Order: sequence, then structure tokens, then C-alpha cells
Amino acid sequence: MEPLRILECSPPLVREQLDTGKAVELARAFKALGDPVRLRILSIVASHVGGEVCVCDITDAFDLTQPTISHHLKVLRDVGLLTHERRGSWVYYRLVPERMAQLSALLNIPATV
Amino acid sequence: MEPLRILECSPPLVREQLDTGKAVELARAFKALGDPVRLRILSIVASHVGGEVCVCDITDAFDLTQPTISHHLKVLRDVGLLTHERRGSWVYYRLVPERMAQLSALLNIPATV
DNA sequence: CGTACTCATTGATGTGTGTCAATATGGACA
DNA sequence: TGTCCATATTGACACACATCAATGAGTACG
Repeated sequence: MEPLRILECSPPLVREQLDTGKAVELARAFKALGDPVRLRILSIVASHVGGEVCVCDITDAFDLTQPTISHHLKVLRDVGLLTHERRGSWVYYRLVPERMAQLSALLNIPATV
Repeated sequence: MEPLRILECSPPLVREQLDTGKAVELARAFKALGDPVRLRILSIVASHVGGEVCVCDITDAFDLTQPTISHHLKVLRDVGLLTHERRGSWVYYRLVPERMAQLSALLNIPATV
């Protein structure tokens, strides 16, 4: 799979217009955020002490099957919002704060008078 | 200046976990952002002097039919990201900065140590 | 009235997506 | 080696969505 080039600076929408390429890349990330299960997964990871969470902890928080949770985790990984690391039998997920910050900054519209 | 109530009600992901109801509502908004055409529409509106744009100006910026643009505008309206107002024959769209700020704040993760 | 213009709505179609059951992969440990 | 456990992948299916052509609704102006 193609590596992500996500960490370049991305000014807010108001400063300069989005070209099509950037719009496609950013839309993929927002689409990943556009599911309540994935938002809650991010919330669980973000609010967990230590910043990382085992997959089993995430699965336990939902009434969904393990493959479904695994699918959502992959979606979040593919857009660069989560990373994962295997340690022993368990796999731990953590946020990519730079990616979150990039998307947050894009929506940050300065207050118009 | 009085703080925005909408911001108090929606702390960043890291502060408290998202309940299902909030996750569904927020996911709808992010799903609306998850399309490159809609992101570019927002960019056009946000970067336009005066803060409002006529539909015809938006339509001209794309190689899509007018009904398709009208559909995307309705999606952005339905999730509270845009408002519109008719003046004469033309309809003008503008951002809802409080809504943008709410979504931006949700993704604002404080730098973890 | 009628015509022209701007924008919204409807209906159809192909494509994408969330979910599950079944299966595979890979580490830990006997 | 073999068994158990945690997670990922595959394949299938129902449903949602982006797009267009055709049509409708509302305003401006003769």
C-alpha cells in the first residue's frame, strides 16, 4: 500500500482554496470520521490513560462482532488516524495526534466580525 | 464576550468518552465533510470575501451538473454547516462558524507527553 | 399574462459501505 | 509439535450514496 503523505502543513479552509487533490485526500480522512462506531473508537483511544488501547478493550465496548471492529480499525489506520503495534499476543492502538491536528486546523475558521 | 455554548457541550475527544447519541450526531456532520466536492464547496464559501457565495458561483467551479451541486449544498445544510438565504433570483450560502468550531474542537487533541 | 432565469426536487442507476459468518494468521505456551 | 488465544482477512448481502436527465418551483421583467 502507498505510504501516506499527511504531515505537510494544511492551512484552514478560509486561507486558500482547496485543490482537487488535497480535497480528495482530506475527504478520505473525514469519511473515516463519518461513522459513529469509528468516532467512539477514537474517543476510547484518546481518553485512555497511557494513550494506547488493546483491541479487546475496544471490542468489549460495542455490541458488534470482532471482525467488524477490526474492519473499523483498519479504516482508521488507512487514513492515518491510528497506528498499531503488536506486543505479545495483543495489538495496541494509539492516536496520531498530528493527523488529528491537521484535520482540526482545517476546520478552524477565524471568527468573522 | 460570551463563550459559545455549543463549544461547552462538546469537549475534545480526549476529555470524556462519546456516548452513542452524540457519536451518531457528530458522525453525520463528518460524513458530510467526507466528500471532496463538499470540502471544496466549503472552501469556496469560506474563502470568499463577504462570507457568502451565490449558488451559480459554486456551480461554475465544478464539472458537475447543477442538480448535483444542489444536492451537495442540501447535505451541508442538513448537518448545519451552511445556511442559505434567497435575495431576488439568487440564493446565497454562508458558513455556520459555530458548527465548524464544534467539529474542530472535537478533533483538537492536546499534545500527549 | 408569458418568457427567461436561478435553484430545488424527483427518479433511476451504478458504486461504495457496514455488518456478519467463516476462515486464516500469528504469537504464547505446554 | 500441537493447542489455545487474539486479531485479521475473506466473501456475501442489504443498504446508502454520488451522479445525471427530466421536471418543478419561485422570481424578475416585458
